[in-house]
Amino acid sequence: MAHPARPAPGLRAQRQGGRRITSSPMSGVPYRFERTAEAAELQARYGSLAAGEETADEVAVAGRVMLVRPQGRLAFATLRDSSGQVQLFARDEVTEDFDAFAKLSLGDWVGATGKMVKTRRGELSVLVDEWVLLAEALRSFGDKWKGVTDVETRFRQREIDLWANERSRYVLLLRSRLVAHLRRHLEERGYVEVETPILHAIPGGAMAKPFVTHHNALDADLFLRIAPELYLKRLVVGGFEKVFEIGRVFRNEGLSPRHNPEFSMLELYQAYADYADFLTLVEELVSQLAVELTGSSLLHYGGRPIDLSPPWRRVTMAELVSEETGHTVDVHSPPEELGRLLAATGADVHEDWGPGKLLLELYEKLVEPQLWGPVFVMDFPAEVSPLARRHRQDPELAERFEGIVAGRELVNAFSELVDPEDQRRRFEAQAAARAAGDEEAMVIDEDYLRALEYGLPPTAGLGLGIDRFAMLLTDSANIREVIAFPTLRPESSTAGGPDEAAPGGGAPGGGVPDRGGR
RNA sequence: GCGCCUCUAGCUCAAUGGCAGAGCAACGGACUCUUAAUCCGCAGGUUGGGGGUUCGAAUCCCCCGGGGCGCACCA
Repeated sequence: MAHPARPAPGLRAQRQGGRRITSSPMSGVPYRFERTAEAAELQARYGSLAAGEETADEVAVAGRVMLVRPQGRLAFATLRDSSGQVQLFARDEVTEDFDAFAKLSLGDWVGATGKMVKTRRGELSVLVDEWVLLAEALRSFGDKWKGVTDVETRFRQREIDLWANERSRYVLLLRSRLVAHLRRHLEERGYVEVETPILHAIPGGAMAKPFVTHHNALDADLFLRIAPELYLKRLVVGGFEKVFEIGRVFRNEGLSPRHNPEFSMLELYQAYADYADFLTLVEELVSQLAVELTGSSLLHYGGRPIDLSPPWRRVTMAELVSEETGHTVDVHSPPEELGRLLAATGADVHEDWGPGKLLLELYEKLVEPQLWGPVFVMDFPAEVSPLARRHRQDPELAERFEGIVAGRELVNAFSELVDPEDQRRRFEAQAAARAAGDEEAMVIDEDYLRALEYGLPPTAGLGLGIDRFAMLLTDSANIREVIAFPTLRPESSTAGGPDEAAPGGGAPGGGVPDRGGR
């Protein structure tokens, strides 16, 4: 932390007089506190007491002091714990060390024991007999009315954001519950959770630029994974018929309100299933989770309603593009025509793009920004889906869909490509693109090809962006809201800033659902 | 990477070329039912950093740094 010899800026003056804490801020603080009740529980249990009514029930509560109202030989303090708030009521003739209690500051942590009472003014309170300081807030936090609103401070010092802002606590708690509920649903449906490597010798499973790191003993560069996809399918080859992983992936790309360099995704694979099976799975999971976590499948995102209840609209990419351009086109249309239509939008057209890529570009340029959903966009071109199985009715298409919810791609799923020879050809096409300068094109993964040669049964796979799902459920416009410690540029120690040089920016990450592969 | 906006006390904000201020918290004090308690007092600043213009710069100009949004990148 900070250098002990140099007082950090913002530290409030050392407390004196009646304080238990003098020279060393944390001396005298106990190692544990035996709490017997939480605030919400007390509010529920004693909320019906009449004003002025006193009980003989002793409780022990602990939490952080949010407000203090000293009143001569009385003092009131608002105590908050993770469940809610309850008032502490101190009286000179009842409360030990009353003078020190009356000098508590906002942010101090205390444990207190006493009887449950309701004050004359009707506020449920713990009439404190004994209390103990559990931590002293040497730094004062934000305005007690306005809290902390500065976006940079909120994300760099999440602890004071969470301390000051109810909504931030709500959002991160909902995210936690989202992941827990998702796990429970999947386990109930017979899926097995696994963990696959984050350090990859070859980044695969998606089209994205990776982060590079280095293993000293092996003297080898390794990559932080851009997707767990290939390892998960190798587990299916090994006999795990229904597997999933919820974990962090890392993509070396720009930041935006919708992109954090590290983000969380669910990937799920099921043997003997195809992509159509996942249409209903996605509809059910997403709408059920919305109901469980928000109370309704009808949400509002950015003020605009979205109804997640099944069934969702299903429409092919070719249909959408045809509708939008007024020309009936599909993946078999002459590339010149597709290129003309794309050029008409003002987009760059690369000569080496095939009809599949051109169709995808048209979709992304013209259609996707208008979609609100929920809608399943079906049947992506095989050319842009190197890990997806060709459509059973059209080899130029892949059995792949994306689920668009609130204008964002939330899920990406396909029938998995199981043919090792076709997979090798697709990898080779990717390698060619890579050689031509496409840094995001895939690399040939011989380990994966060998696994396919041992036999991957018909399998469906699915990727879902956890962070974007959390944004949807919490009506958050910025992905950073749903990430406890979003990636920020490290502060320079010489530059001015809100505080001393913080050791670094962020850690955890966010939620782009998918790219390319999944 | 580019463009626009932004950075003033711990926090929330004023001061638009003329003495850097307020509220909150913090610190000291008064007060036996408060609810953002109230009242009295006391402190608190390299105006993100550096340079320039000017008699005079928080304010105008340049460079650098952080952040936000948009674009690009990315799906």
